[in-house]
Amino acid sequence: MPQPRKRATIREVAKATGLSPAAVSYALRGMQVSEETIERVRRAAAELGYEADPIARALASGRTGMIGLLCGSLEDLWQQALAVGIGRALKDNDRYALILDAAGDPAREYTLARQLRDQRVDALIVQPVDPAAPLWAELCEGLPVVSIGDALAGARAAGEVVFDNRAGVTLALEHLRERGHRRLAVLTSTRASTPDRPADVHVMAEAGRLDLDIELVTAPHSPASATRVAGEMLDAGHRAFFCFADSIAYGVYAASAERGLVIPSEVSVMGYDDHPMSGLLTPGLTTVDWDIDGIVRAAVRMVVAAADGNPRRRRIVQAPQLRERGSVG
Amino acid sequence: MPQPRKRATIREVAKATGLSPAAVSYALRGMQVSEETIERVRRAAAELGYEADPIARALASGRTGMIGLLCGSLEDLWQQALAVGIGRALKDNDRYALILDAAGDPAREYTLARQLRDQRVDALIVQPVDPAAPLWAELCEGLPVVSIGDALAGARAAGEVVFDNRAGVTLALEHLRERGHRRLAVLTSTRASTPDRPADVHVMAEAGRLDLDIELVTAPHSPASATRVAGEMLDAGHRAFFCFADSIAYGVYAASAERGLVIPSEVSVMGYDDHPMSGLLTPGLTTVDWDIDGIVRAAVRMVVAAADGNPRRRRIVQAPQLRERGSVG
DNA sequence: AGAATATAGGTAACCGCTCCCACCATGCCA
DNA sequence: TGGCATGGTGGGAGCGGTTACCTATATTCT
Repeated sequence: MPQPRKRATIREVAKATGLSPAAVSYALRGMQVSEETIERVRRAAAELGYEADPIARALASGRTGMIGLLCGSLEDLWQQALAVGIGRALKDNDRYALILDAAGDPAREYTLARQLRDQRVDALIVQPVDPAAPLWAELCEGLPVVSIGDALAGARAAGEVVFDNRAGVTLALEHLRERGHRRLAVLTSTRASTPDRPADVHVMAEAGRLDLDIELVTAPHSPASATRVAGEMLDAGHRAFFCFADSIAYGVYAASAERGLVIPSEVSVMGYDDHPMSGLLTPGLTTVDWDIDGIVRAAVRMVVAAADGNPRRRRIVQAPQLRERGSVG
Repeated sequence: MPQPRKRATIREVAKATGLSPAAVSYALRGMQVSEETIERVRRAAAELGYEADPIARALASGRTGMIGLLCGSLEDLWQQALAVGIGRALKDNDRYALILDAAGDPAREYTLARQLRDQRVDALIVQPVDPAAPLWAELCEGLPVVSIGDALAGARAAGEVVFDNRAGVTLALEHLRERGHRRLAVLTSTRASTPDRPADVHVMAEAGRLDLDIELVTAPHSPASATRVAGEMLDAGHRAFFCFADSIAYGVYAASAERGLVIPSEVSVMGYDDHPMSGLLTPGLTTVDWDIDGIVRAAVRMVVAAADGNPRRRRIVQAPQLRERGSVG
């Protein structure tokens, strides 16, 4: 390892100013020292091109200023949009996010979450793959964790933005029922099929209440696979779809087009999550909207507060809203 | 800061095994010690729940095992797909990526790139906002950097996957010309409009060669803004579009739909980059495909090799391919 | 058998910064 | 004029590892 251009250390700045390393450290962070000293240190630091080493700082202080973002499955376009939004919002708070992708795998989620903690992130935003994992209780013990989507079971989270999935499912199914659809294909995402995730349960319950005849199928987020699954359902005679992610609904659009079936006159599609793209399709995708901007704002506010040491410990229940655009006939 | 459950340190493992910390350190990494000792250390570590602290390790060794991924503008769906793909591919290599988003801002790119270096990532993949920034030369000095998209000017990169934008532009414009379009609206992305990015230059040159009448406009990646810009161009009478990112082309779809204009009979749209979504639209978006999987594989292979200390220093020129799907009438 | 060479493990100096604590001038009050 | 807060400063011990260098023992060779 040939050290590039050896970087200046705090000791060199100390020597240059005739102060102790400690004094320099304080001065750079504006504590306990006179204005005059601060100015002197600043000048010397600039001169030497000194910049504090974040790794050394993290080791000594246990803090890094970074916020971790652990996504359940970045393949989902909605989660991508969420990640981008959170990144930008944190930027506006002069923080920055380390984004990691669990790829829908609980084992990887376990590894990455601990890795993030060991990296000394000040706080963590997580969209859990498995909200019931014992991992979360352990993690919350020493690190503020804000969850999005589902509440973390048995853990003292620093904040939660939970979706009222029961209400969301009701909204979607009632809408389909009103439009006269009784026989439905329900495409749940792999993410949604986590053990204990109650979405499927809600679907079953609502289906019973509304006297619906549903067929539940698991579909991956990736467009190609979703298209394949959707095609199979179309071929099996299904003409009304409730998809547990907009990315999956896009697959229904593609599969329908392949077969020359027209939405919404011949096929009805209902999405879930409202991705920015969904309004651009023709016809626009009717979906359940969770107000992604609101979620981003709430989560970021909570995580920043927690990282600063004054956690709110609030739970925000996000109410769903039907975004009718014309894909349900 | 109430330390949660104080973690075991290497010294405790040393005490438990009767060895020196150094021996334990070696043993855990399988160097210079007997099999028997390694086994003994493993056992003791497991017993104590010891796990090496990555921060301390990074400070002492200068290595972390992580790979940084700095995206130019994560708002672009194509770059999102790229990020996801790279994340997964790295996972398959037992590495993991720290994803950061420069949000199209050269200043932020500067900050984040240095931050990543200071975090001691073993190597960096970057999709530069400003490939001509002096930053890169400085960074490449001590860190293997693999660039995607454009070559880094004046820097010794550890690998490059460059797009033959000249060929891509030619392909797109010739296709439009063949189909009889002479008057074109060209929507370049904010990313593409970086000073010195040659894409615009190619467009001008080709337009001259093909005797095209073009109007060049900058459009942001976000669907809403792209839709607005596209609408303005439609209202100005434009009916043929070349968009420098598929995400922008989606905006043309939306704006056309709003105005009751049908693609491809009344409006022609040509994309650039081929996002997975583009095949799902109706009609499918005709675009220039760069083989995203191939790019991911190449970049990851190079960056992993470089991180392991045997850089390839190769430049791969990605050839474009016309993906005709029916959006050009 | 004795010298030469491996091999296993110990010693201690870092890596660069933070923070507890002791220190030393002041200025103020009695 | 001496005792005492007060607040800016410096000393130095960590934080939890890694690694160059060195020693003692085991192995090999002549």
